[in-house]
Amino acid sequence: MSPNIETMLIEKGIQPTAMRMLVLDCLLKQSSATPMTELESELHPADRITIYRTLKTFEEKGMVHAIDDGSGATKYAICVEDCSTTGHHDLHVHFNCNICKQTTCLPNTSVPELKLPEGFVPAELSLIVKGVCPGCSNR
Amino acid sequence: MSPNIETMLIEKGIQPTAMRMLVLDCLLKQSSATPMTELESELHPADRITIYRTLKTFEEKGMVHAIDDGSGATKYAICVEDCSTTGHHDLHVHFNCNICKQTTCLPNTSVPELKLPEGFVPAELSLIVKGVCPGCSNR
DNA sequence: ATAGATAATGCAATCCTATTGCATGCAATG
DNA sequence: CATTGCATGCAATAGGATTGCATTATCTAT
Repeated sequence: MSPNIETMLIEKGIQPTAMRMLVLDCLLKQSSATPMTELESELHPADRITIYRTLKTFEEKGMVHAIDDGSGATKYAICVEDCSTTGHHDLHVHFNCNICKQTTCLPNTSVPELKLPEGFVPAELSLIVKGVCPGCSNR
Repeated sequence: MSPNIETMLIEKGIQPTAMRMLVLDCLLKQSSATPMTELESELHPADRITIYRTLKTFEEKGMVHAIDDGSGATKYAICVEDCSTTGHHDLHVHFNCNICKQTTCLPNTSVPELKLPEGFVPAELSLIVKGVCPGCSNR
């Protein structure tokens, strides 16, 4: 396990317990947004509820963001650097592959300006694109 | 009940049963996207499962679109006119009010062009904005 | 270092939405 | 009028999300 896992937690104001370090470590190893079930099996036999609450805590502290890609299960991904600086979280696009069902964060694809009708005050934004990811289109 | 409800169903290739006309009528009266629970109580004592399956049918036939706004319950709204013509459905923005929790379709707010990274092939797109709606910001 | 306070963990149980199986009823068709 | 197919209604289940409560670990101040 990377030695700076503990530091990462402390920097976000999260008490670095063994459990939380395990969860964070697991999340860091993922190449795409990860559902509870995945974490459950990877961290087995850790308690499901504890993982659930750990993710809640991570989310509140800005360590991860939750993505609802319509699959029915919430997925979690580590927040990229600019989350902490801007205070806005999750402003990037998420891509959900129709074939492999993986959800990938696209931090470099910024969300364009939107002109909402009079009276609508935007606060957060969620943009999910469904289609075929590079891995699946090459096969 | 509007007399053209039956026509609307037929035009979409949906057999116009009494139940389906009731559900469609109810949907037409809504000012924002409607969750199952809402339809359930409005159409009481109609069977929950039947409403559920009716909505599934409506969705398949392009009569309504389903919106997952992260509230945990899928919401349904009548497809606007351009759904049928372009073949694309649900290409408009949805606005979810943090105060009244209502989800409104914004058909006039088009989704801007996106430049995805190499290899990502987009098919569908879902854009949900959270914030405060006109009704709630005026109070 | 120790005691008390505070927070994290683990287990059980529950809520709620989504979904399927199966039997019955209705309707169009020949 | 019989047949066939779809719609409906009821029951049951699956699965994710969430809370209560008792136990354990961790932190803080002395």
